[in-house]
Amino acid sequence: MHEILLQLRLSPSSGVPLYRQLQDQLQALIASGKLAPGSMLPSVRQLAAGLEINMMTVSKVYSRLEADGVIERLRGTGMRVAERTASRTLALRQADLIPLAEDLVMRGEQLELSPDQIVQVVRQIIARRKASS
Amino acid sequence: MHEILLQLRLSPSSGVPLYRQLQDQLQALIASGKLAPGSMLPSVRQLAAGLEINMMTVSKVYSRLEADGVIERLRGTGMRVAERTASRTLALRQADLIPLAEDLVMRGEQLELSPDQIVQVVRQIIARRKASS
DNA sequence: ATGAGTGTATAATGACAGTAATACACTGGC
DNA sequence: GCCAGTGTATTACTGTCATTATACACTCAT
Repeated sequence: MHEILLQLRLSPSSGVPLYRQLQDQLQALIASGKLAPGSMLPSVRQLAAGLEINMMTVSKVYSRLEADGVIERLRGTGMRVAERTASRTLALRQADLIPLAEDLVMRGEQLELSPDQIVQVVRQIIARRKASS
Repeated sequence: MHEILLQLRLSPSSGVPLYRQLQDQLQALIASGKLAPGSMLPSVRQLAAGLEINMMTVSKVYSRLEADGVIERLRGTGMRVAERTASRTLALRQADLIPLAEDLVMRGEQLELSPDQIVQVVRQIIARRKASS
């Protein structure tokens, strides 16, 4: 029984796909260091049983995290949190944000908001999240 | 034959739903004044024929635009561009942006970007769009 | 070798979104 | 009244996404 299980909670009725909830939560645990680099993740069967979902859903999450370079596969043995590799450059990480930012700006312009008014909303969200963490 | 038809172009293979493409384009034409308040829109049949899509798809777009207060329905007669009503308050329009901003900020935090680095991406998009318009 | 542990490929199912075909209800000019 | 023009309710089809059940391939300790 992995202690990690206690920190995971899925809401099947939220409309957000299970695999995405799980992926986000695992990624957050890894980013925060609660899952340390080099440590093993629970097996797909353990995690699936604990969360009462299907193995394959867990497996897909692991595959996606591996594609992101967050975890590594050890064939026949399990999945391990990757050593923190040399972080991608700032520009590269910012590039990942562009599609979301485009949506935001486009919608803001439709609402006839000025650039500063759009940015203001973003800063407000950042502040709100910082306050609640 | 409405001249408006010439300004509309749909890309069925883009992955973006037809109704959303059409809605965005019509809203842009209205916001920019190319479709003036009080003027009539093409009928659903005209528009559907011109764009080679189904009537109902056009009708759904009209319904959504009406729900947004952008156009008005004249029963049995057609749809008309609404007079520019007293614009909603700033706070109300900004509230529409919150879900998109939350996505953006959450993703930015996962990428370990600072608040300023997130905002920088947004401003970059705004500048890019201004330059190309 | 074998057994119990890994992760995964494949295929079936269920839900939902987008689009379409058809039939209906309304308006206004003749 | 009728007819040709509006928009729309209903229904059905289709494709895609999320999830699952099952069977397979690998590793390691014994």
